[in-house]
Amino acid sequence: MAEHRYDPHEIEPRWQSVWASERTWEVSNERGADGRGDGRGGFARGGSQTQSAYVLEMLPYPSGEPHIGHLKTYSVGDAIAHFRRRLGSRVLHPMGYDAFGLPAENHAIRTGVHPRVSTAESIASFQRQFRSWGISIDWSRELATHEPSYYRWTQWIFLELFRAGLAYRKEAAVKWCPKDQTVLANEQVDAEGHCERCGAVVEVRQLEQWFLRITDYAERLLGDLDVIEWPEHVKTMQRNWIGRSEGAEVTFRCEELGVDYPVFTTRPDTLFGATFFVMAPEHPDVMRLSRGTPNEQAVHDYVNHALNETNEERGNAEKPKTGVPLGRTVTNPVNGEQIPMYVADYVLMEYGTGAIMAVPGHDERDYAFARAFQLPIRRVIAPSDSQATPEPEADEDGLPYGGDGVLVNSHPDFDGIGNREALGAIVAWLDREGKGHASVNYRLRDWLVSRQRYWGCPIPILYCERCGMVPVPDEQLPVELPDIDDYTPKGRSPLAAAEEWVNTRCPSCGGSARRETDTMDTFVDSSWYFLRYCDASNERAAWDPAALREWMPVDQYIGGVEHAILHLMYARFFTKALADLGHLDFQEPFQALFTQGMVTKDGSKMSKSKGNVVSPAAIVERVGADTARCYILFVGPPDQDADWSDEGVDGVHRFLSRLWRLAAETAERAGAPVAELAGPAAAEGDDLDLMRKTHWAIDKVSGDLRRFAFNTAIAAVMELLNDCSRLRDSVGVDTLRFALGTAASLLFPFAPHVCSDIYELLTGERVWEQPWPEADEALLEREVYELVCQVNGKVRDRVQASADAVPETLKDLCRAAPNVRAHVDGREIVKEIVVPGKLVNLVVR
RNA sequence: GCACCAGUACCUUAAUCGGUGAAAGGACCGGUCUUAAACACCGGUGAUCCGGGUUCGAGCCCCGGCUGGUGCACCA
Repeated sequence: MAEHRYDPHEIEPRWQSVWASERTWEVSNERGADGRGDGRGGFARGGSQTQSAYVLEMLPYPSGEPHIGHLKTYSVGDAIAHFRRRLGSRVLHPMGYDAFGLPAENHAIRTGVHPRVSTAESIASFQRQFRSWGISIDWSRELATHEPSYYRWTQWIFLELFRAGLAYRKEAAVKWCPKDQTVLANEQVDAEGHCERCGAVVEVRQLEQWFLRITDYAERLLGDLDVIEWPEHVKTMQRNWIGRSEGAEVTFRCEELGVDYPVFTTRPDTLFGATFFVMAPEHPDVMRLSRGTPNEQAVHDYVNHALNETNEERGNAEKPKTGVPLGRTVTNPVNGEQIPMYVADYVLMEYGTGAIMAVPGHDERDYAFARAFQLPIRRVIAPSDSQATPEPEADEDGLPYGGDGVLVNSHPDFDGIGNREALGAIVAWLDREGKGHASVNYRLRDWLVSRQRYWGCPIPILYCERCGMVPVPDEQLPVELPDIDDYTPKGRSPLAAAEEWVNTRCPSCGGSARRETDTMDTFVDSSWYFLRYCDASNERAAWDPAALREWMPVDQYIGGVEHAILHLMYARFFTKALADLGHLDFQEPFQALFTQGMVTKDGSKMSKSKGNVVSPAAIVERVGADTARCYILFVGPPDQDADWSDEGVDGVHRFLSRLWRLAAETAERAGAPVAELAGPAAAEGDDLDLMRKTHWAIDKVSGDLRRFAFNTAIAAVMELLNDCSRLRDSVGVDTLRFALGTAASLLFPFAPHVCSDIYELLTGERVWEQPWPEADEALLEREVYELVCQVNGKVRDRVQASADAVPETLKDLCRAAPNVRAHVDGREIVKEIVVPGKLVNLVVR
């Protein structure tokens, strides 16, 4: 027999060139009339494809080379795409690049190489590697966000939002990264106040910037989380980020200045316990209120100090409370009390109205402040049951008390009423008196999208001396990004130096005008790319609505959990806004989401500084793409983190090697390939066992693929191969051919090259054109099985039982088993438990 | 501090409705093949975090604890 050696470096390029030259994975937007769907697409002899599926992995940012995380994402996505194709769907599985962004620009500053050049190199390297991995991509729809043909439509969407009032300029206290020299969105600053990209501590600056009105969509972004199939922890993160709270807006009046100050509170039931009033240092009225009072200088100093604090210093709840009295009072609307006003940094300008009513008896923070400044602390809610647990820092009176109870020390109309009930009554009263109303508040803020950087999509707005702010007319789009010489950030956009580009004519009056020089946050580019794939080469519109009807929404989206808030929230917002503008007829872009875990090495995140980076290119070079892909899916559940191990890779490589070799030998033994893949009609003995194992594997892999349990699916094929090896000489060649062909068919979504090869060797056919195999129910059930005989829950014997035996028969079989009799003899059977197909348990005394 | 998730062999994972003597791969050890080794094949060692409870029967359900991970955390 000839020597058979598994050689992925011969097999893989051979199949890749078949898929490339036949354009196997391309799909058109119209379902073909020839009964094969598209006429070309990857599937299914004879079957008409009535379903469409859109499988999408998150848009990669092309920087240098793909890393191991990309390999995992696309291994998962490709497995899903292949599975759905072979279940009978036309599958859209496209690829593109998130090509604008800071790393390319920073690289340009260091080296002088234009970002367009370094980006093109990175994209070429990504394309090369994705092809070498054998990912089934429809390359005809490839896009990159930095190409004018793409960002022309990013600009169009921006203008649509602008015309609808959803894009606007305002001056606000914004986050500024001193290292990257640009403003950032709230979402791009972590909990400790660091820049998400470079890690520098961000500052707060008062600047005029472009915002998108995502807050208008807070309620819908929250509510529609209930209708999408996303991992619960991602939904929880979005819910937390949106941060909805119900309560009331209550107006406190400063009589001395005749100004009303509304505050937001979730606890209007504690209004009678408000003993002071606090404003954020950034509140615009703080200086005005203190002017002319003895505290003016102290307030001034305090505010200056507070504004210079970092988020990290200021956000620390453990820190002692600080503040300064403003020297004014406001009136508590429910009881007319004059209560003192303070400025304190524990109140945030960004949330609510930037001012709060302080109820030290029932709020820990207000309590801490009141103790520090010797302010009155009043109990207005008494626990209704005596076992109520006091707060950790509670004093001898049990204050602050955050639980429920009945109102006390409030008002004769409310005292004695349960606080939840009183809450509604007090809000109703405020409403009647015109002093407040029920209100809902969100933590979510509007999305700051302008950036003072070069390598991004220009904002298509002009500033005309006569007409003011003017959108660039659609027919003049795209506003192309000009070439410049100096990318160095100087606190304003590098584009401002491109005088020829900046100075232009106003489209409405013809007078001189200047272009907006800020560029867009790159998250804008990636908030709509999934729409463009549906109609990627359309030059007249961003998309044809018919194309979206065919594919959107994305059936299965795949990516890292690090985008749980940023990208996934922005894309949902764009979808809803574009739907409101009549451009889409669906509300959610990603019907189902799968978030894959990180790949670590030696237990920690791969990074250049740690020197523990595993390069996908090196792995593919060593063992081939099929092994790399199978290993990364086999190493553990794909939604969990997985630690890379070179020994584990070798194990998987041996598995593929054994599979291919045994298949090649079997093909040789079987003679010419036979298209029909079926085992013997009436098998018995070892043949029957292997037939059973094969159908068990079909059932197991199909179920596992449906629930993304790729690791166990691969393990099931390993088990099947083990049985094939064990029984190779004792079963007929047909049986072996069927088992191995089926193994290749089942493993194809994970290891497409070697499985295509094996399937062709055995059948002469193309595995991707075959429908997914179906398990024969009759072979999943056994007509005879081993019945476990227990006495008092302990296994004492086993006997052969027939599958259709009734419980009475099973009991008799068990009682008759020799070793059972030894344990039962002379004792009384008090209970008999029968689990048909499994066991009988005799309980004796 | 709060919430969620997880703890199974030396490692990474499996065990579908609570049902056999807990499965796969790697690692390790031995055997066959080989001049020898690698590969391959055959065989082997070895585990349910701790303490209670429910049950005829618990890795799985309940209570408490321990350890690790993730998210949130001065948001009124």
